[in-house]
Amino acid sequence: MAHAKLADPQCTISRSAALLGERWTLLLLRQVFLGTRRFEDFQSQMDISRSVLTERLAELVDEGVLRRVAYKDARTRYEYRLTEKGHALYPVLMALRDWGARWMPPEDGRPSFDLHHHDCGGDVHAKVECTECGVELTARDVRVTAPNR
Amino acid sequence: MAHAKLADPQCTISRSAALLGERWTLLLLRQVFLGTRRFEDFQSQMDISRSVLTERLAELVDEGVLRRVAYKDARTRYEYRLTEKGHALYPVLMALRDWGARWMPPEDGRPSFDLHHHDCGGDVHAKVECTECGVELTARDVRVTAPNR
DNA sequence: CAGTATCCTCGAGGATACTG
DNA sequence: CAGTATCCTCGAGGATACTG
Repeated sequence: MAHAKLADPQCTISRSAALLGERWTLLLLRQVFLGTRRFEDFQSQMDISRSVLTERLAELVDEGVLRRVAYKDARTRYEYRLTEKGHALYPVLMALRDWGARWMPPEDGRPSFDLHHHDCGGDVHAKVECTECGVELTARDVRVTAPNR
Repeated sequence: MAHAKLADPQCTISRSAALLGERWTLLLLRQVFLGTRRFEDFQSQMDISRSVLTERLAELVDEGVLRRVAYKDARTRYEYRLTEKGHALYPVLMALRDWGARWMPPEDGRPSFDLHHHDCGGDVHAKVECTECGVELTARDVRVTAPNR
């Protein structure tokens, strides 16, 4: 394996980053969350080469982020859907989106799509929170310590 | 520029992913949030080559995520600190950490460090929330629409 | 200590054509 | 439609040595 060092087996962020810090993987996941499921759709929407797309999809299936689901066409084919593990990546994508919207605004100032809470129409926002007292946290509010053994 | 297509100028996630979906960038940011500031410390802690480290640091400074701050040694040197834009990446890193801790547990089951709210000692958690009604959201609770023009 | 310069390798990713 | 097979390029990244 190349880049083995990237995946420091001790660090959670490190191992997640080894999977998600791949050129196409984050974009592929964006498409999945937007509803894309089929090979040809990924290929045309993302303008990714067929071989790399095949590889990335297989990798995400291997990791348990996507699963292949059969559907009927002329012959039986498969589409790719999020597993529970995959769905759990939603906060990562949303945090990325929030940050990009605020700090890397598009040239023409328009977002490519809007997101709203289905029930009340409110805006969607990713944040870090204290599970105890419920306040929103920044890096400065958090203490890093050696793990409890 | 290689991989120009990656940075679909329309999509916020796309442009953020082009920066953060780089092999070493997420790990570099992890180190920064853990308090690393100096070249040699990054180099030894991450086991990254000097040239790539130089490049990545310059890139993050260019993008306004890090800034160089002079400090006194034998001669004047610089260390790298988060800008406001850089600090704003905290939710991304924390979302990644939460996900990894739950879905990519380390081999030996131990995290490499713990995080606690400085004030109350509570746990730290990244989540997606509705700014209107305040409930926690999953992908299923969110509607995607064409942007308002 | 914090880089820069040089050189090299290898593998990620693209293009294209083919297959069931 | 959803891939697989083949071939090729180029650039990301490592190793090493040097510099102020």
